[in-house]
Formats: sequence, C-alpha cells, structure tokens
Amino acid sequence: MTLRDVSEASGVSEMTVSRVLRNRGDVSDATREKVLSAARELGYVPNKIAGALASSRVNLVAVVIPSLSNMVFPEVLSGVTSVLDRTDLQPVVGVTNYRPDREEKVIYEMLSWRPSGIIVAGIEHNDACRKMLAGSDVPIVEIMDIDGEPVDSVVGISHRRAGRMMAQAILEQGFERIGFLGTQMPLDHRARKRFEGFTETMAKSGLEIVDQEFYAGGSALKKGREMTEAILGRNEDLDFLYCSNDMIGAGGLLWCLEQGIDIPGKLGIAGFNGTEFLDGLPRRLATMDTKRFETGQRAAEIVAARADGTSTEPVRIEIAPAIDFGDTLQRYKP
Amino acid sequence: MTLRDVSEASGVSEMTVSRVLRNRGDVSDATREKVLSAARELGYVPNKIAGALASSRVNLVAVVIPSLSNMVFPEVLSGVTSVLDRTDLQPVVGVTNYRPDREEKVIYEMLSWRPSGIIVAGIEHNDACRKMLAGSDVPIVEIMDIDGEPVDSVVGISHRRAGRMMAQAILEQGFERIGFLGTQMPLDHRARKRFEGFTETMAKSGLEIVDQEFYAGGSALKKGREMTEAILGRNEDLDFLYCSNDMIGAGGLLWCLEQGIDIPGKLGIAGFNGTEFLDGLPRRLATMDTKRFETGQRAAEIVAARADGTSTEPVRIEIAPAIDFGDTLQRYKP
DNA sequence: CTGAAAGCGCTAACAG
DNA sequence: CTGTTAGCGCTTTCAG
Repeated sequence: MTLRDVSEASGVSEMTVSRVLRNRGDVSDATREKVLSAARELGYVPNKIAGALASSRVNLVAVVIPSLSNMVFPEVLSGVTSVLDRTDLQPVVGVTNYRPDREEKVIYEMLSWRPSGIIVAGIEHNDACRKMLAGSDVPIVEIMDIDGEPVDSVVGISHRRAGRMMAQAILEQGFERIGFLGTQMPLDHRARKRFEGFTETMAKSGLEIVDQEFYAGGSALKKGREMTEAILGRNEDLDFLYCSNDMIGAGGLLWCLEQGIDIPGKLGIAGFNGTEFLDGLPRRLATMDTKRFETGQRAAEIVAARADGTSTEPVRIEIAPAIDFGDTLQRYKP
Repeated sequence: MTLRDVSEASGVSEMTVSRVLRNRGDVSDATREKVLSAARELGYVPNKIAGALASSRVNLVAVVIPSLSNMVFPEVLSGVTSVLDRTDLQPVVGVTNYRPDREEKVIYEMLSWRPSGIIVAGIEHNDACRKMLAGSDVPIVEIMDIDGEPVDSVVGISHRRAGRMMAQAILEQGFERIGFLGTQMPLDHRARKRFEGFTETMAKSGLEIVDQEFYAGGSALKKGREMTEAILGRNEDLDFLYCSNDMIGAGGLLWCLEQGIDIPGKLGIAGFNGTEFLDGLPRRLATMDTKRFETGQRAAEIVAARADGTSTEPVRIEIAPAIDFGDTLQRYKP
C-alpha cells in the first residue's frame, strides 16, 4: 500500500496526492476530495520512513532517561509530552538503567534515526556519548542537572545548590546530629552532587554527617523503615534524617510515628523531589520540589523552537527548586 | 556524513562498508579493520532511515499506553524493555491519556513507521483503530485485558474474572456491607469490567454495593483518605471498602488506622494491582497482583518471535492474577 | 493549481 | 571475499 496506489485509485499524480496528504501547497477542492476518499477507501497509512528519507525531516524527539521505576522520570516525560502534543513532534523514550554503556548504545541508536532533538537526563556522560552528541547536528537538551559543562542546551536544577539549601534550612532549625539515608548508586551523579553540597554546607558549620545507610532494590518505602530503624538503633542521639528521596523519607516517617517518636521535636526528617504522593501521609514530609514536569516542558520547548527554526542558540535554564517545610523540618514554630 | 564518506575514507566499496557495519556476510579482517577505523575516525553514525527504507526492516516496537502517571504502565514497559534488551529491537512509547481520539492518532503515527510490532494496552478500541491495526501487516499484541475479541495476539488478565474473584474472597470472609471507591474514568474499560464482575458475583449472593465514591486528579493517596471519610460518614455500617487501585486503598487504610478503626475486624479493605509500594505501609493492604512486568515480557516475546520469524500465529496468553490477602481482608484467622 | 524527473542513504540481489 | 546495479516510497525542485 503506497502513495502510488492512492494515485492510481484516484487518478491524480503521486505528487499531488502527497500534497493533499501533507496539507502542503494549493490543491483544488475537487482533487483534494478525490484523493482523500481514495486514501480512506484503501486505508492508506503513509510511510514515514520514506518521507523522512526524502525530506530529511524526522518528527521524533528522543528522550533518554535512566529509569522508569522512579516516578520522577515519567513525570519529566509527561512535561515533554504536554508540550510536544501541541506540535507534530513525537517523543521516543530510551532507558539506560544508569549504565554508561547502555547510555552509549541508546544515544547511538537514537542518533541513527536523526531525530529533531535529543533530551537526555543528566549532564555527565562518558567521552563517547559526549562526542556523539556534540558531533551530531541534532539539538541536544541535557536536563535535571546544570552542575557541569553542557554539550548544547540545558534545563534543570543545581543539585549542589539544592544540597546546600537543604543543609542550611536544617541547620537553621537547630538540628545538629544528622544522619543520611540514600540509595546505593555510584552512578547517580545528581544524588552525589546533592550529597556533596549538603556536606559542604555542614562542614562550614563544623559539622559532619553522623552516620549513613544505603539501599538498593525493593520497596523504597519499606527500605526507608528498615534503614531508619537501623540508623536510629546505632545512634540514639540523631536529631535529623536527610533522605535522598521522598519514598525513603516517607518510610522513615511512618516508622517513627509508629514508634511514638516526636517528629520534628525529637527528630526531623526531610526527603527530596516533592512527589505528589506525600500528599496523603499522616504527616507532611519536608521535601524539595524539583519541578520535573516544568523541566520536561522547558526542554521540549527548546527542541520545538529549534525544529521550527524559531531559535538556534544554545539555551541554559536554571530551575529553582523550592523547599517545602511540611511538618517535619520546622522545629520551632513562631 | 554518509556511508559513502566512510567508503571513500577507507578505500572500500560502500557495500562492503555496509557489511562490516552490520556484521553481515564474510569480510576479511584486514578490510574490516580499515572500515571500522575509518568509521570511528569520522564519528560515523549510520542512518537508520535509509537502512529501514532499503531493507523494509525497522527495529522499533511501538508500545501504546494510556498514561505514565499510573505506575502500572511504566511497569509493563519495564517488562517489555527487559525482553527487547536481549534483541536488537527498541521500544517506542506512545501515550493516549485514555482518549480514543489520541489513541487513533498515536496508532496511526506508530504504524506510519512500519514498526516490528505494536503492543497496545487494552482490547477496546474504536473502529478506526481496530481497522488500522487489523489492516496493517504489523504484529499486534493487545495487553492487560482479555475480555473481548483481540485483533491479533493478546496477553493479560480477565478483569471480569478478577472482579468476581475479589468479590468471592470478600464474601467468603463474611463481609456484606460493601462500599466501592474508584476513579472517575468512563473510558477505563478495565476498571469497568472489574466492577461488573464484582457486582455480578455480589448479585448472586443477593447483595449490592451499598455506596460508592469516585475521584479524578490529585494525589490518589489523599483522595483515598477523603473518599473513605466521606463514604464512612454516610454509611456507618459499612464493613468493607473495595478500591479500584492500591493507592486509594492505602489512603483509606491510613485514615482508618488513624481513626482507630479495627481493621479488618470492623472494616476490611482491598486494593488492586499489587503495587510494590504497599510493602512498607503500617499494615499490608489486601490486593490483587496483576503481574504487569510479566505481561510486558510475554508481549515483547511474542513480538520478538514474530520479528525473527520463529512464530507467525496469533497467541493468546491469560495471566492469572493472584489475590494477596494481606492484613485487611482475612477476617477470621484460623 | 498540477505533474515529471531526480534523488534522499542505504541494502537486496547478483555477479565476479 | 568484494563490487555493481537497482531500487525502497516518498519529497524536492523545477516546469508547465
């Protein structure tokens, strides 16, 4: 089933059929109708492969993310989709599982389709990736991290600054014996940078993380409970738990409430991300909203602007994360 | 940057370059080396558009789902990915937001790329979609619902049966005054079928749903709380809450525990899906595991088998959902 | 407003 | 083991 079939069925040249089907150029209403009805009749679906090759235009936008199990990435994707839906661009998702070798393969694969843009999570890539991205003439938008040298455009928060902000907020509330609960992910650069920013600010006050726990796999909520129990078992005098994501924090919070621990009187807790699901817990967990949806939107807008020729320059957008004190961080209420 | 450039740089014919780059046919080690180093030097990334057009083979597998905000769909996608990762196939995601017009557009778009397969959530589609799918010679796998007439292959659970099973389990525990908490989604056919199966089995015992609540938008956990409060406010004598997903059930459970309501002595609760996050709540919510990951795997296997010519027949796989009684459904422990 | 000719960059099919 | 010849199905470009 090709254009030629429609052409023959309608008695109109292939070229004109093509024009009708793409709404390009002027075509008389009579021919248009002939063509459309023939196409409908035959159930013709154009072949984009051929179209893309001929026009060297591809309406795909690659979105490369580390994971789908962590809701933050689907959320970014929703932001991307919400913008692309207004254009004729289509997102295509690639998942790397936080592995540089997978990232390399996924990016290579994506580039080989010559998409209208690539939106990729993170600003840290191995040399091969960086070289491929830079060498392609596809618009690149790195997202969710701006601490580093972008290849092209970049949209996101500074995780170092986020870590510093949270540390500062915690210290200002008078907390001093702080424990850290995180994920075991040597390749999660954003978590690392956050941690670095956090400890840096603590160090300025002459403080250090008292103890820490890491987990991998399983229900983050459950792990949050377990790690909280473990770290508090080892350190009775902890007065704050800083968690690298909301689920861990929520698990910790639930466990503490069950134990009857005074939150935040005796122990403060904070998570990270500002997940919607925090809404509905017995107590509002303190967190930092990282605006994933908005990040996805901004990134998609940059790609869309490049695709329609509106813009051509690299763009840098720093998203400001917002601390949400919730009920677990503000120790001394006025 | 084309094959021709690599050919000229290496002094090897385009055809042989193509062979080397695809690992096809026999090529001497010497030429292979020449080609590979030239390609590397130039940073050549093959153009799959051209390749696909010439070979009429596309390594993309379309996955069409209603939403990304509901974790069950990313979970299916993970299953798909886990299988495709072992092949040279690549998933491409399309999101419909539960809207038939969007589904139509997404499927049309996907088909126009002539993918190696289409995995689409649900078995209910409008005529246009059904016709497109049936008319394409792309392998189709409908997933997550088998109550109906599939276009081609199908993998999933019977939601009618799931609803009946849950009703039966609840009735066997002696619960009789049952309320329903659901989502406001006239187009969520799976939820509807489940509800139908549920009420059907109740009717056989001469029972009806006592009252119901529906919500749309916002945190499902929070809405679960609010709806629980509302429905119990109206019906003091309810002895069971059947929820159309785990998040609602979890919200209800948290609220009841805070109120000191005896669960499941006075009130039983059940959710649906078997979400990982239930692991970590104060009490294990009863639920029904729908095996999303496995569903994704089976679907991907069907597509992969079609792609490599191993199989050619339509397949029907019924996944058996498993009731998890948790701590909120088993009223009379032995 | 409509059509004819010439590719887009690659690979199938055949020769050697 | 290597090369040549034709396209794949569409769109660009240029003429009417």
